[in-house]
Amino acid sequence: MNLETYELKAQVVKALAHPLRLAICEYLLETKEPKCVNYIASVFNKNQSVISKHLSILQQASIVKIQKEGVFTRYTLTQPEIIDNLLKSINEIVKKTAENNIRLTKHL
Amino acid sequence: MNLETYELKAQVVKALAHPLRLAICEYLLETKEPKCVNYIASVFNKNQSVISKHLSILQQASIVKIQKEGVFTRYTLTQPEIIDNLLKSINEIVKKTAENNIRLTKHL
DNA sequence: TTAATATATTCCAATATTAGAATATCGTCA
DNA sequence: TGACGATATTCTAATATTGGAATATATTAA
Repeated sequence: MNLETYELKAQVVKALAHPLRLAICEYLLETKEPKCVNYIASVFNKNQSVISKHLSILQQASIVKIQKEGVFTRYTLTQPEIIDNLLKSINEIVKKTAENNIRLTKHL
Repeated sequence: MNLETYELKAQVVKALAHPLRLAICEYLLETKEPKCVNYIASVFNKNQSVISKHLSILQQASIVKIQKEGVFTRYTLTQPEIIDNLLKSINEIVKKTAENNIRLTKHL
């Protein structure tokens, strides 16, 4: 597989490589309902422009899509099932790593 | 879920958020055999220190683990099945996005 | 011990990412 | 039209990431 393909993949991964963006994705996965910027900003108690920019990064990576309704721009996951799987894989890695660390430190 | 948990998850995602590191992971997944630094460097035609550093980043995220044999440090995936799933999810997102772009541009 | 080889680390300059404030844009309604 | 609210964008300073050269460390063999 050529490097350009990995560039594409890395763009997607980079879009997810931020705690807040992961949290937003998980939130959108749970609620299923499209949410507007200010609402998400209030949920995470963050600056509006910060959330807007993070959502824009997720959108550029095709992880979320928008639907405009009047003044509102509502965001949802583009491929909820795939993102669900992806987030689960990440959880598993973190979990197994933590379990392994506990196992290793038991002998101290 | 609290922000600290997302920090942990983001660390794992960040470790994968680089084309070369994705390529290395996919390579290690395919070969299954532990590979040493210089060999991987030759496969990707990259500087030894660059590969060593990328592997170190993957190791810190518990994505790869090492086994030392004499002068060699051989790297393998810690959780091949999980990484396989994760890489597949990423592929799916890229694929579906590309398909969608083709579909959209057909009407031009 | 010395040489040779594999790997890790340090150093540096270039580039990318980030948050938050300020500002701009866009849609709605009086 | 003009004001208002929602969102996007710009600007800036701080911080993080990156590649490559140079250097350090560690293991093996002569």
